[in-house]
Amino acid sequence: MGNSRITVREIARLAGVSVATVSRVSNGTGQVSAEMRRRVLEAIEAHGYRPDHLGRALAARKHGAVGLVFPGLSGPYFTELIQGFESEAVRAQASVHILCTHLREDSDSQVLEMARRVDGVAVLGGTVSDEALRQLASRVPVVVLAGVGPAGVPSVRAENTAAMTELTRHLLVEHGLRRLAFVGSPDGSPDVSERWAGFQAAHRELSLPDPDAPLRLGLQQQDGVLAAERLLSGQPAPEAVVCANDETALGVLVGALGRGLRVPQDIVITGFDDAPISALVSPGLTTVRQPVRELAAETARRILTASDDPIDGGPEDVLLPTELVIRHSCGCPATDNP
Amino acid sequence: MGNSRITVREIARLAGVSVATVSRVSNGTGQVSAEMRRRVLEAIEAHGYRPDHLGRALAARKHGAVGLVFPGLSGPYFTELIQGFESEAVRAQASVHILCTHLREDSDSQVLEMARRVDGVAVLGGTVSDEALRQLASRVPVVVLAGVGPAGVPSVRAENTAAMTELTRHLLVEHGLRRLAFVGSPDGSPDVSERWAGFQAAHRELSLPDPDAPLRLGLQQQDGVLAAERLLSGQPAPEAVVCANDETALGVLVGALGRGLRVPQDIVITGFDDAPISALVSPGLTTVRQPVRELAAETARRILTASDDPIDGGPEDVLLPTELVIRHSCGCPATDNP
DNA sequence: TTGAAAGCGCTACCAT
DNA sequence: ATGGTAGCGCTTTCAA
Repeated sequence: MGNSRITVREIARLAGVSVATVSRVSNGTGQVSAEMRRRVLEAIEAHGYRPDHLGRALAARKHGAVGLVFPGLSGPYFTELIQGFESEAVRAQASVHILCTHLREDSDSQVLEMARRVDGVAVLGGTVSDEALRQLASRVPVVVLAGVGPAGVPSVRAENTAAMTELTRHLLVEHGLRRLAFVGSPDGSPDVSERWAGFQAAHRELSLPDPDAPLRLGLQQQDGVLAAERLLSGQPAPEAVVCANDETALGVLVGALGRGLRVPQDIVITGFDDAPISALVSPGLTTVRQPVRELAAETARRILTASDDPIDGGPEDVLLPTELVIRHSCGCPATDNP
Repeated sequence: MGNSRITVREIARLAGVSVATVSRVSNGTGQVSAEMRRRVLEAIEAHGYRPDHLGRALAARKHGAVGLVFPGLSGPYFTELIQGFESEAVRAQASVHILCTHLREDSDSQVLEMARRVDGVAVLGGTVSDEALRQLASRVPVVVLAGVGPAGVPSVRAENTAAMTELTRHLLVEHGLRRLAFVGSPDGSPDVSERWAGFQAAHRELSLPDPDAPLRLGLQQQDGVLAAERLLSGQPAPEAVVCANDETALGVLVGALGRGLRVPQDIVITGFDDAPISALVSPGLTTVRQPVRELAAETARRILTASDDPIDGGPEDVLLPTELVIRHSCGCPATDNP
């Protein structure tokens, strides 16, 4: 019970006006005399009338909703992403549909299905096929977040490669470290792929031998713990562990500390993202700051405007800057006192 | 471009039948002759027709969507929650709207607004006021997840109190520990409140002096790091740190390890949730297993059925069992070899 | 079995 | 400034 919604027609009848006038009043469109407006408002108040979304959406041929597709992994990264996206959507009065693909096979069709219920979709890089992305883009505005899509599909991402090269160079040059291990699957996500590329580039720049193949694990903290297990048991343990993100770096940190190793004296660890916790742990995590929230917000904005303006404002890509954050886990003396 | 949807009428015209027949075919309802069906299906295939959601929803007076309201914190707990909820929703062909309240003031009105776009809402305990919950429930089916709502609003939650009492008793009796510190804000969420109650109960049962007031911090990993900082600097450091969840326990673990303390020899740490990583760290985290995913799935199921059946199947509360998981961080010898 | 037509709740155009 | 009315795309009686 309780769901006996009152309609425009009811209000119109009650206020002794036409439905058109009620619509005008409740939308603030067109011209309405003070007297009429008062009568209508009165009836609206009296019955707690709120225009039905479905009726409105059908008439406007617009859902008032946007979709967010992500793999469904945990961690501060995804939470920031969701929040950044969501906050921009509520500001635009749009609701947010989410779809966790879990990297499943049938996610392509699920994404396409989602497209029928929203005005635009943001897809995290690496979660659905380029083919699906293309089909999607033929139906609704699409933006690839943290990755690049096929031609014609715009993207919003952060600068990964150069930042990782800079970080790696810091380890190689400033700290004179060799035998760096990279943790993360380059083929798992565009972000990791670029970071791995940056890692390699630093070695190449300095004419050092190619680094070992990456330790292909996921991006979650437990993967970092696993990485520590493998890396720190192997006889020639690496001098530094360069992680694809902060989550795994924290996992490696826990693993190393748990084995009684000292960081950075016995082993150096670095991350990527600059999650809130990374500044708090000791030693503070050396990492790269990425504006995750802003990335997501920008994505939401682009989708929202694209679904409003019919003018296809060219698929212009956005690349947000990142920033190397030196703390203590790389071997530098602690500089910041939080 | 590309959004020139084809309608029932088009298909009907193309197939030389009425819209009613097209509708019957695309929904598999009613009786349609083989010949008609073939003609319709052909037209549908040929033009890739898919019935519009808005039209369908308006006619059915049903959104085909459910809402999930949560504070928007990070961590495996929320991710599991979202995933459990979402997987059950996709199975029912419903989409999921999310709303991160961030524990803001205006979240009540946002939740009410969401109610106008979905067929039912799941609200995480402690995110909106009871008053809002009541209003919400008068519009759509509502279930409180991990908490209890006002009378008339059903809830789905896990057994917290007894489990925490058992865990605390284990520390107090088996390990003979005293001076246990509790980390978490009882007034922050129903879950924490119950866990704190269980913690106190164990002390009372054993006629021990009341424990110190809880260290009121959030539920994220960084809060655990903060907790370690405060707790382990104080002169009489506690013998054990009982955390409201695994996230904070992990934070405390990192903090303790980072200060060169040994766990459990120098300090005992326990959590709650049994996150995936908790079995992996060393020492393995002693905690309480909570079926988070199942909690969310059950919540989704109840909302979905409630929004289908008009029969108000009484607000029956669900309480899922929890289980004490003894590992090594409490001082017990490591038993499981993962 | 099939089709015509009446909505679902709202907006917007076109007269008045 | 106001009201009648024609849709938006679909489902579902009700007749035929």
